[in-house]
Amino acid sequence: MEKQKLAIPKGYRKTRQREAILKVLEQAEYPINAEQIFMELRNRGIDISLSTVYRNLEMLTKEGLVVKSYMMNEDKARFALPDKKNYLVCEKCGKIVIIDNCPFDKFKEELIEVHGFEITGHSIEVYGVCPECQKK
Amino acid sequence: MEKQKLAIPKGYRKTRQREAILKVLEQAEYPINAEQIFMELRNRGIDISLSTVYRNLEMLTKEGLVVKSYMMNEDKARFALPDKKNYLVCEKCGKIVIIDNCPFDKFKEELIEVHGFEITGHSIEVYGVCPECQKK
DNA sequence: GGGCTTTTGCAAATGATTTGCAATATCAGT
DNA sequence: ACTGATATTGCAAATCATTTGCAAAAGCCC
Ligand SMILES: [Mn+2]
Ligand SMILES: [Mn+2]
Ligand SMILES: [Zn+2]
Ligand SMILES: [Zn+2]
Repeated sequence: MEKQKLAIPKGYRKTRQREAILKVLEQAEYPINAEQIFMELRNRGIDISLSTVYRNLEMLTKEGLVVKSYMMNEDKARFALPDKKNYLVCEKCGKIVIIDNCPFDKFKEELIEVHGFEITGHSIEVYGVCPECQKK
Repeated sequence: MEKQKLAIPKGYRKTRQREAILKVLEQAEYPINAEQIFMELRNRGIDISLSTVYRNLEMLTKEGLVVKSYMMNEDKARFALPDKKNYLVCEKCGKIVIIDNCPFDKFKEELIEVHGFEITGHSIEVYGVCPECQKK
């Protein structure tokens, strides 16, 4: 099956700003924060305000198109498309690497069985030292 | 081996406030935020200021005695002893259940092999609906 | 107990995120 | 294409969790 094109949810209007935010998130390699999205849009010549970025991120998150997360020692939220929500972070240089084949699915069954929860989502953050930083 | 008693790290002074914060965290069943710790201390008759709570949480986190985390749709940090850092959250009622046998360890090896990271820590948050809320 | 350093409390500052409001844009229905 | 109803935006101001400066109080080694 094809990687399906990201569409603005039913009931919401298609605006220049909204589409541009989604495009930035599609092209991002890992979760980024509101300010970064804002600046990237400015670089691309998109006229937008920071509050519009925040308002759209809130709605996209609520609709499940985007996943919000927090990184250790940062007090800003980051946002990413769902396929980039699990990652490794280097404690030394801050490098972020996406975990592609999410290990979590294999444990879903076990968690359901043990706790009786119906599971709707998860997020995994792993800290460590990247190969480059290990050499130093 | 015994569950070792939580001690204030070498080089730091033993204060009434610091010990009380640690005790609250020891007795907590899941991660709680600074304000909750503050109010619990007040309830227990401990005279303390909110900034002292924050300052101690920062130092305890830096020293690794405490783990900081963020929950979805909350903009406050939560703190817990390391054994309570992975949890399930009910999207309906907010109930939090600790994941005792952390599934992550089984994937550590695979992550190390695939990404070359030296892994120092992780945090897992799982969202879902608890058994009680499913009945409704 | 004395002296030296850390810790605390309080009030003020910070900084990310949210919100009120008036202006603008989108879109469904004509 | 035009219009009205409604959603969205920009800007400035408000929020609120967290941090910080500073002077007073406490802990610790001798
Ligand atoms: Mn996963
Ligand atoms: Mn904040
Ligand atoms: Zn690195
Ligand atoms: Zn529930």
